[in-house]
Amino acid sequence: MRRQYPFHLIEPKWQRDWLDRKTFRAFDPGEPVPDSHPFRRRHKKPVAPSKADPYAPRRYILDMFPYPSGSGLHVGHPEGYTATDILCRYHRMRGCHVLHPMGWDAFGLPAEQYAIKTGQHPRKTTEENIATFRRQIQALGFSYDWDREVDTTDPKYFKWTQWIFLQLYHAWFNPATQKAEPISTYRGSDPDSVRLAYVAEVPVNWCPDLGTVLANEEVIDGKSEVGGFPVERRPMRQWMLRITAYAERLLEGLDALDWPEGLKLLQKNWIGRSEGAAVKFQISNLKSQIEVFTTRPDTLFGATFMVLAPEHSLVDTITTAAQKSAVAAYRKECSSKSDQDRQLAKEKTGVFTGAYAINPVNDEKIPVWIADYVMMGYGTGAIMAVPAHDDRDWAFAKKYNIPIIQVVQPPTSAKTDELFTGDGTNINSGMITGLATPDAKKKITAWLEEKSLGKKTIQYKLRDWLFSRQRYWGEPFPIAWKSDKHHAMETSQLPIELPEMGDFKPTGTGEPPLAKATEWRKLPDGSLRETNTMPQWAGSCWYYLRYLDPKNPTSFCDNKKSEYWLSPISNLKSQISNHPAGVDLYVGGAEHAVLHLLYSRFWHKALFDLGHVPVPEPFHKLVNQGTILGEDGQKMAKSRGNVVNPDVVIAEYGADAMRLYEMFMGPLEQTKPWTMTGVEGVYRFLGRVWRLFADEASLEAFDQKLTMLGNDHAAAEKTMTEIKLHALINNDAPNPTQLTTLHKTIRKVTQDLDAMGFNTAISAMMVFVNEAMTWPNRPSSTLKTFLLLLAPFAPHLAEELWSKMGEKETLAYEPWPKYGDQYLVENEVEIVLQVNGKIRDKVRGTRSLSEDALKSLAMENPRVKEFISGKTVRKMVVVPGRLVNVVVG
RNA sequence: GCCCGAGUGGCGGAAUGGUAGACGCGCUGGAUUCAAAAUCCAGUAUCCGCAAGGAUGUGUGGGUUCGAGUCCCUCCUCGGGCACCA
Repeated sequence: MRRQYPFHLIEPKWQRDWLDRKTFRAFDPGEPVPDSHPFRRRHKKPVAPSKADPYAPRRYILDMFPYPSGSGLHVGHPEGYTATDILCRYHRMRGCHVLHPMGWDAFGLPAEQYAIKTGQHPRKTTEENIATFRRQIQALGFSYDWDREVDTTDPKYFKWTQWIFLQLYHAWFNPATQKAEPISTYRGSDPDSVRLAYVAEVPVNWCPDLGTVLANEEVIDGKSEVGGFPVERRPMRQWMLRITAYAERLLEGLDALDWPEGLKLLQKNWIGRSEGAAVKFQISNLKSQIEVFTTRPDTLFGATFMVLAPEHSLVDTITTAAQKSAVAAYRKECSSKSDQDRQLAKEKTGVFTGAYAINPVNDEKIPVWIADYVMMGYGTGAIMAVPAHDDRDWAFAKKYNIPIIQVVQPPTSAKTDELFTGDGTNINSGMITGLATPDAKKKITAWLEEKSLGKKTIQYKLRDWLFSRQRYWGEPFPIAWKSDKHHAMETSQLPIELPEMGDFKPTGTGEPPLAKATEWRKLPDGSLRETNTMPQWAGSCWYYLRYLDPKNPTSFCDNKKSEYWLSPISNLKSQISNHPAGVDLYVGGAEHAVLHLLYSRFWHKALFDLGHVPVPEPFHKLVNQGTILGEDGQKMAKSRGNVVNPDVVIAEYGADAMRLYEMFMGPLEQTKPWTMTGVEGVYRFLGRVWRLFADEASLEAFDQKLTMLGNDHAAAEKTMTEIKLHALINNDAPNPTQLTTLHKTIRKVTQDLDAMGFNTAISAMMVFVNEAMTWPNRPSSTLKTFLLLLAPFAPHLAEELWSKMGEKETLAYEPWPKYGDQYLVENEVEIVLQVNGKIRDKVRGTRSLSEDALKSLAMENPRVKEFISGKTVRKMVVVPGRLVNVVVG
């Protein structure tokens, strides 16, 4: 196919130009801006504006940085990147000071596994992958400030990841102030028990195939998120981060964020707050007590048995001699079952311990069972079972013939012996009989508190974050051990770099590979380094902060800079209003809803409490781009052979066409399938833009010359200057039709950009070009204004034509066009005539026609007359300038 | 099972409660060409009709309204998340 236009010459030329001139460099407050830089020409300021500067509000627009995998970019990456790039270019033209950085999330399992497989060092493959990703991303012409590039595996970067870990290690969450404070403010006897980073022996998700433990968030259906290997529970001593301390604040903070509601809900459910009561049950004939958590204290009178998780520490104490062997056998059976098996088992199982507990509200003796439908990890690992009002307890009681006592009457029916789990009215419930469920809850909880038998309690599903991994390719902990006690390294000793190792394979025993680096482990004072490494999420928890000050050797981020880029701003009038959080817009995949986005918020809040960042939330507005499917409508996968390689698309149609198609496919947030014919469609549009400006004859001559020049790229690029402007382009003032078309387009594109409606903005530009092609002349001012609209979407072509139109400077900082209402008022409008809501005719009329005029217009219309003849006119509805509806009956 | 989101031509998708199907793809016909590619022009929801025109039409069934793709209720299908969380 003949090239629609020489994008292969235009695109590299402008990419080179932008990089060489650092066109998209984001200047920090107080930093001198070179005279020659277009930012300075636009803003006429000697230095970048300060926070108060009303003329250049700042905008921080961020992409989720990629994990540079070996297979390179796929077309899903540029979707979000294109959207943010368009907005960045738009906001620069609107006079904003834009920060738009890119970097690499390069630690992690895939790199290490690949390295083990091929026998190369992960650093080498990581470097190669980054080079590929950088090349591919730059080939799309994104306006990143490459001076701010970060790489999580760079010691200069992870020095500060380790430093933040130390901030957490040296801090505790003070329940009185509800914030993190230096550990020095802690008055208790054991500071190690309250640190935000702590060591604990806990049942963890151990994945034998990966040779490491995983966080809850990394386990999906009992399998590892990476690789899909089975995961089992086993107790291990691990580093944990006390994210649960922030459960309430992580939940509350969501309200002020401009995130998709669905995603907020995902986080809410993951945090899983539930209100209820903790209730203590005395064990009959023993000193022990069982504490349970229940959301239904109002059903206490219906508790007919109790259940402990098989792993509960009280099991040994309370089991009677007669039940010992049965209990032991059951516990053994449970421990051999994986989490997945436990979930798949539909039938409930359990064993009686022989012990009885006393129900505190009525002193009834109820049996204590153990059963694996009670989880050790939630609440207290013990429940009071109310079979009449809980479906799990119901199933269990039915199976083991345990009595069922109704204590809540359903609001609708009379008393039944059916399971009922909703709200109703209490019966058979002592002092709360007759109360509605919410009142009953309040009263019984108050009663329990008064008697010191229980108290109001809030439980969360969220668990502390298991933070250590038994892998090589991650950040080492800045921690050392001596006599089984851990201590922190000094900040001055950071970064703790990875040792060079020939063999960094997992040991398979749960001992980390770094344990094999015996020399590296040893410290002069006789202590040994921690050999676990941090999970992949560590580096991505704070990278958006490092972008603000990527080269600072003495601080993770200078306060003045974070103050400037993250503080609330008063924006351009039509834009986002004041907001409490940092990054103005964050675009990425929804798969990070409970991983990166939750972890990041947690770290940020801790840093905020400790005074290291100026705002309480990291990401104010978040948008998830939808998945791009293959041409077959299936998820892109190598195994399906439906993966689209951006390199191929760019080679055939160019970066501008690729960008445009990614946006034209449909709404950003939607899942949608790729089609190459669709790419060709937008490519043809760009060709039409080109021919709107370029003279056909000179294009033919140029094409012939290109063929002669063969592979001489430099000569070909030069030859482009021989392409002449189209003969219809002149300096005449645009006529009213042309002005109306132009200003309609300005309005539509501007409004769509503000609403992130990229597909419809492109469609509006197509409409413009289709019309402009039919004009008798092409006023240069009109055409140039159109180029400014096109520039954020197809920046290479726009720059090339801009300079062809005689402009000497980049259009990246040209003021965004304004539309004038005076060009948009159309006097002649089409009036729709309806009878009983059905369209019967359309007539032209002036916009200003009065209601009465419109009414008579309708009544005199022959088509309308036809449909109302012989009927009574009951009513007439008039929408001025739009329609008349005659209601007859 | 529970919680979200979505159902519009052959396809991707447009539509402040007021002309359903913008724009693009595909398809059909035409111009250009020795021919093709590319380009340009016209048409393209369905059914009836030579036409003018009519009827139907936004997953299903109901409702509100002068008027519903849009608002309310019911059900169905698909996509995503959670899943013994007491």
